Formats: sequence, C-alpha cells, structure tokens
Amino acid sequence: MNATPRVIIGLSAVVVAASGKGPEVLLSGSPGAIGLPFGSFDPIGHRTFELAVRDFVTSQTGFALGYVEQLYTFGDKGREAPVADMGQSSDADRVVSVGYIALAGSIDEGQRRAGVWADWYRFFPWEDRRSEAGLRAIDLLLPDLKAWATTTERQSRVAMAFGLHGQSWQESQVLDRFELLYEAGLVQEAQRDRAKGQASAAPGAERTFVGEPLVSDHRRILATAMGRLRAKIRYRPIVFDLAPARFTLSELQDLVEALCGVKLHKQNFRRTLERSGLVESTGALHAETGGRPAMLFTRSATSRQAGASGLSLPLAKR
Amino acid sequence: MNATPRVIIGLSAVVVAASGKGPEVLLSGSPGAIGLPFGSFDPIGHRTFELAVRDFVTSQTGFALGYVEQLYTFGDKGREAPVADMGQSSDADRVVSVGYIALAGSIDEGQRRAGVWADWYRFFPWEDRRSEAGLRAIDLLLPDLKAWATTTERQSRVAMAFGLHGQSWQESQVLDRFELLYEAGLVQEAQRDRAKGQASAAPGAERTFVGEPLVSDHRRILATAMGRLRAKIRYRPIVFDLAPARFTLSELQDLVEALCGVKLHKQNFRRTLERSGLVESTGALHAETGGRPAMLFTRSATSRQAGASGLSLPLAKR
DNA sequence: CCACTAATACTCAGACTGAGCATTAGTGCC
DNA sequence: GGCACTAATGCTCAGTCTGAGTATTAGTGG
Repeated sequence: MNATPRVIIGLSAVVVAASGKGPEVLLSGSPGAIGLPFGSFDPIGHRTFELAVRDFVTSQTGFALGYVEQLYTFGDKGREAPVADMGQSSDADRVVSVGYIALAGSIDEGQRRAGVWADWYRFFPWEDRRSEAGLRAIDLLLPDLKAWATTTERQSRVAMAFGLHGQSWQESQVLDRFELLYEAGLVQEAQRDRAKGQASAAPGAERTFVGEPLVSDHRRILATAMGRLRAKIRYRPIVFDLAPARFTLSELQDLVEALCGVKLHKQNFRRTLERSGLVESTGALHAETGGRPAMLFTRSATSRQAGASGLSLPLAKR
Repeated sequence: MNATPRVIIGLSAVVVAASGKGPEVLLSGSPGAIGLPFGSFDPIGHRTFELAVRDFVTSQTGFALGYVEQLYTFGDKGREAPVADMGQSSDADRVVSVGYIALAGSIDEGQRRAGVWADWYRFFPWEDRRSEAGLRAIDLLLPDLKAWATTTERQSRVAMAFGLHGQSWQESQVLDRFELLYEAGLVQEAQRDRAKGQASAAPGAERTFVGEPLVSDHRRILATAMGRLRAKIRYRPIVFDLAPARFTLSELQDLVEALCGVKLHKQNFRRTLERSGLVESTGALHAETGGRPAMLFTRSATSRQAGASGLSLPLAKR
C-alpha cells in the first residue's frame, strides 16, 4: 500500500496586475526555466486551497492578493512539471496542479520592480490584436496551422478558434487557440513533451516558435487565466480589481483593450459604461493628455455588490 | 517524510440526464447516505482525470458518458467526505475532490431503472420557479434568511442571490444561494459539519430543513454543476447533449425550462431558436398532443461546431 | 488669440426583445 | 361531414440596444 505513488498537489497562481502599459503576470524561476509562482499544498497546514495560495504568494513575493479564483485542475500525465521542480517529490509521484488566478490590482513602479513581471503577450503574441505585431504573429502561424488541418474537423476548429472564414474572433478563446497550437506542434512545449515521451530526445528540425515557452504546463494555465479573465470582464465588474481607485474613462478603456487584446469603439464604450451604473464621476478632472481634461471616475457602490454585471465590449471596426 | 498524510484525490461526477419529466442526476450510496457517484483517482492507471471519470462511471453504472467537463476542485477541510466512505484511506489522509459534470443524454425507461436517478430539485426545491411548490420553498426560507442577514453586506448578498428588492432572479446563481443557506445554517449539511467540528454532537433544536441533504459536500458539487449547466446553456449549444435526437420545439422548451427552473415565453423562444440556426426541421410531424401537430427538429450541423453559440432565454412574465 | 488634442455630446438607422393577437392543422365527438 | 378543442405556428408593434458617424467643447502651449 505504501508502494502506491503519492499524489502531490501543486498550486500555481497567475497573478495579474495592470501597470501603465497593460496586463502583466508575476513570474518565478531562473532564465531558461521561467514559470508561474507555485507551491505545494500542505495537507495539514492549510484549511482551504485559496488560503494556501494567498499564503505562498505572499511569502514568496511579498504581495497581498485581492481577488482570487480557482481556474482549473490540471492532471495530465506528460504535461506536468519536470519532477526536479517540485522539491521533495520523488520520481514515482504524480503531480496534480490546481491553477488559480489572482488580481493584484494596479501596481506602482516600486512594486513592479519588487517582482519579476512580464507582459503576458510575450507568451501569446497572437492574442494581441491591437497592434500590427500581433496580427503578424497570426500570419506567421496560419500556414503551419493550415498544413496541420488535414481533416474537416481540424479545419473547422482552426476556423472557429482564429476567426477565419467569416467567423468572428472571440477574445476569450485563448485556451482553445493554445491547445490547437500545442496539438499542431507549433509551440515549444509540444516538442518538449514529445521528446520526453520518446525518451530519445531527437533534436528534430530546429524551428523558431512564436511566443516564449514556460516551464511545465504553465503556459496552458496562463492561457486558461487569460481566457477566464477576458470572459469574466463581460459579466462581472472585475476590471475594477485591476484599475486604480480613480481613473478616466479612456484609461479604463485602455485597460480593457489591453486585457482583451482588441480595440473598442470609444463613444459606445463610454455610453454603455455610463448607463451600466458601474462607475460614478468624482468631481475631479485629469488634465495631462494635452487635450480636453477628462473626468475622473470611481467604481460605484453597486459595482461592488455580489452579482453586479460586467462591461459590454463594443468592438471598433478593424 | 512518510508521516505526512497522503492526499487522496477523489473524483465526483454529476451525471445529468433528461427523462420525460426533467433533469435527473445519478446517485449512489445507501438510504440515509446518498451521494454522487465517486471514485478515487489512480495515479498510475489514469493518464487524465477525464478518462478516469469516464472509466469509473461506466464501470459503476454501465453508462457511457457523452459530454464531460471539469467543474471545480473542492478541498475545504471540514466539508469533505466522512473518511469511512473513501475505501482504503486512513484517518490522517486529506481528501480533495475534483468535481465533474457529465451529460448522459436523454435516457429511456430501461436505462432509467438501471441506475438510481433523482430529480435534482429534490435537493434544491427553491431552484424550481416553474411551480408553486418551488416558490413556496423560498417563502419558507426567507424569514430565516432575513433573520440571519444582520449586516448590510449579508442583506445585499441575500437580495442579489434570491432576487429581492427589484433584483432579478439569476437562474445560474445556484451555488451562491446554496452557500448562503449553508452559512445561515439552513441546510442540514451546515449543522452536520458544525457538529463534526465541535466533536460533541449537540442535538440542537430539531428543525426541518428544506431540501434533502447529500453525503459530504456533494450537494455543493451538485449546486456547482447546476449553475454551470444553466449558465452554459446561454452560450454553448449544450442542451442538445441532453435532448433526444429529434424533438419538437415545445419539448426543447420544456427541457430548457426544467433545467433552468423558469418559464419561458413560447413565441419568443421559438423565434430566437429558429434565427439562431442551431436547429433544422426534419420533414416529420409529431401529432400526439391533441393540438396542431408539431414539426420535429434536429440540431443542425453548425450547432456541433466548436464555438457555436447557445440559446437565448426569453423569460415569460410572472 | 490661435492651433492642436482629447474628451464629451448628439444623431440615426438597423437589429433585437418583450408582449400580445391571429391563424392553422390536427384530434375526437356528434 | 361539421364542430369544438388544443397546441403549434405566424405576425405585428413599440421600446431598447448597438454600430457608426458627425459635431462640439475645454484644456494646453505657443
């Protein structure tokens, strides 16, 4: 009975913060083996997972987390962490990781420098459709994806995920896109996991991949987090956990655009936002843009109620 | 190192099927200790959780599952299964359970009799707002809830969850409502867990609870499943995994109403459904209702594509 | 006082939604 | 065969929401 391998529960956290430039995630690890912050779950010490996550993130990075939410539990054999990473585990152990997303709010330069933060689009260049660079990333991938899509089922999946053939781009399908790229062997993790499976690490055709890899299945966890966050913006007032206490509507829009990787229609965004009752104007103005000064807003009391609704995302054409 | 308690991963499955009457879930256990089907995860034998779930449900009940989706991983100390349930585990072990929802499609009488199925509203009478009985269940709970809601924060949570004070009832907030009732001590599990914590099982004031309890935290898992399913109906064509291959629009509407526990506006339901392109008419008619015969429909090819959208739910007034 | 830049205001048409009224095609009875 | 009855299906109308523009305003820096 003791011969049965133990199950180790790892907790991984996608800690998201918004700096001036856009969404950033907290990383840990050494160059070449970068990953999300993680810790293993102590069955004695911790009453709930969520408390454990708050605990280890704070002790590892000094950050106190605000909003925390469980994402998904990942247990696929062959995609888990290289065993060496997990401290006291042994070869026979099975690592299961429970992924969490945590919002660290808006951070200042000091806090930013205290941790290792990275723009999340470094790992998912194709998810940023605000810039030419992101659109180019997709153009780079498409030929290979199309070559891989030999069946109509695959073709349809590619079309839906990447918004081809008149399908619209769904910003929250981050995981679908990543899994497609993984299956098609177009992200580095796929090659790594296959090599592990075959034991003989055939070097294979050296190719350059689009987007940086992460340790273990952490890029998959990050994709899950991005997708969840992007979806949740639409039905829960969750942006405000990333925005500063006072903001102009343009700043809020920039934040939402950065998170969702799309451009929004300015006037319509402001219209639905004001109607929603989620924000209320402080009297103050903010005059540092060189144009007409903007009204500063705060989230309203109703936006804090459990069950408050989210934002609508009026896309800008093109 | 062997003194550290092991972590046991339990898998629980909410297997949903639609019989003629409405949504039913598969149960296991003996009278007085009814729960969801569950099995423990074998770290060696199973490559992924999902495969493990399919495996143990099929071996325990003979059912082949269709759609399977991970719900949530529950790990709170104090709400987990009584240790005796888990077979070979010992007292010191920590049980973590990964909940899944599975759709078993539409079942016939034979299949129905082969397993122990129960209308899910037995456990959540207040979730069924189609009938007077369900509305009465809420009336029974409200006085106690209001008595419990001593702070404005609690009052606001109650109002949002149960659609008080002009808030609208959100059919997918099943878990919020259940957790509120748990916190307020209005479901039997709350009393049970408290007694466990205090070791001295004080009998307390014997009260009658609304809705039947389940073993461990299985009612919470079921609530999560119901909420997920109800929410997902709106954005994925998931009803069709519960509906028979051919159905009339009224039958489909009845199914949706049963799942969501609300009444829908007939003409508007049919209108949005036909516009959505999710169904297509077979030529056949179905004339057994005593009225004008209804057209039989099937789900369309596009409804099977990954990324297809869900149904809109036009509520009927009152 | 002027040019410039964002922010904010206003408008309009088309699509979608909630509600209700009207028509139709079966069944079963006389 | 005709009639009452019952669902299913069809149609209409007003109000709201959304996409897309055009227009105006209040600062800043010469």
